[in-house]
Amino acid sequence: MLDKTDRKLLCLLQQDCTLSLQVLAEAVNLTSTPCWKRLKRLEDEGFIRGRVALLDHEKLGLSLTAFVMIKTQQHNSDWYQRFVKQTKDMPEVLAFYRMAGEFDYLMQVRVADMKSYDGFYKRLVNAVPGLIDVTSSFAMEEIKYTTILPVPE
Amino acid sequence: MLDKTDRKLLCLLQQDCTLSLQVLAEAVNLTSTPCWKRLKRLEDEGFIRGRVALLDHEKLGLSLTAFVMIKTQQHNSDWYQRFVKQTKDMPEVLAFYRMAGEFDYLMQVRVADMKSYDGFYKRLVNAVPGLIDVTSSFAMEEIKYTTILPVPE
DNA sequence: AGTGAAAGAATCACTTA
DNA sequence: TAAGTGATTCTTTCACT
Repeated sequence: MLDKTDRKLLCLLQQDCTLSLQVLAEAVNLTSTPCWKRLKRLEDEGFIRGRVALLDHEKLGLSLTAFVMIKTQQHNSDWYQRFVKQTKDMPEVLAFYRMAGEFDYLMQVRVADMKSYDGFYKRLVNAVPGLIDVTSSFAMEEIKYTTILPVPE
Repeated sequence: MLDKTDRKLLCLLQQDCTLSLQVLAEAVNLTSTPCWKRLKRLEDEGFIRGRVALLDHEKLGLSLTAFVMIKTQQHNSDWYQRFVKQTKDMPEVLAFYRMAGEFDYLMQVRVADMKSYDGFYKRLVNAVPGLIDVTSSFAMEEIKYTTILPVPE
């Protein structure tokens, strides 16, 4: 499905998608047209979901990362749909997973400070009734954060 | 520091950084040169950390997301440096935070399946002695995952 | 997979308000 | 201090080999 050249291209683009076709082509020993055709294919087939700018959260004043662990007793579909809709629409929520095991949901949230977090928390529990246990854990330090996925052999 | 036009540009680029200067310029009612100067400034000042391609994890066969919660008794600087170095170098680790509260570290990991996770887990605990409690939680469903930060007023 | 041409975009010195 | 014009250069894209 993906040969060595495709994987190399994906690796490079994950790090920097402003690289020009010529530079990419050289890196995989091709000329620009066949390289371009590969990129187009990788995009058309959905390997590349998009190209985005990553912003600096400190510069934006978003210094607080929180993880929210949620337990609920509501397990019917209507409640779930509503829960998903409400939380997806909150821009502070960067990641949100339904989990196996001890707690039902895990959410990663980014806000400016504790005051903003408190505001977010109140909006969350008000918007979604039926959350029986909401535990917040706060990050002291970001050691790693990357969008680079390991491209398998 | 950031005016309305800057914020609009950042919002747009977070969603799609392939938008051409002309399109961006039109969206903020400028011509391309002043728009370009703004983008350059936003980049030089560090608001834009980079432009990257986002890949599809399912397409790459990376279907399993795990969160690893770690407690340790080691709190000296040498041990910490080593721990950080080892884990930063593991490409399966997408995010990694030092936490306040009940557990000391939280790690987000992406792998193909349980077998790969088991391999990762063994490498982790072997590479880093002194982890006294390592709890893995697995995601059943990704409800939201975005790199888009809320750009404050 | 490569060549070469045409179209499109980014970059910058210079001008204007 | 911020925006615009226009020329130059670099990039992308595509029909054809």
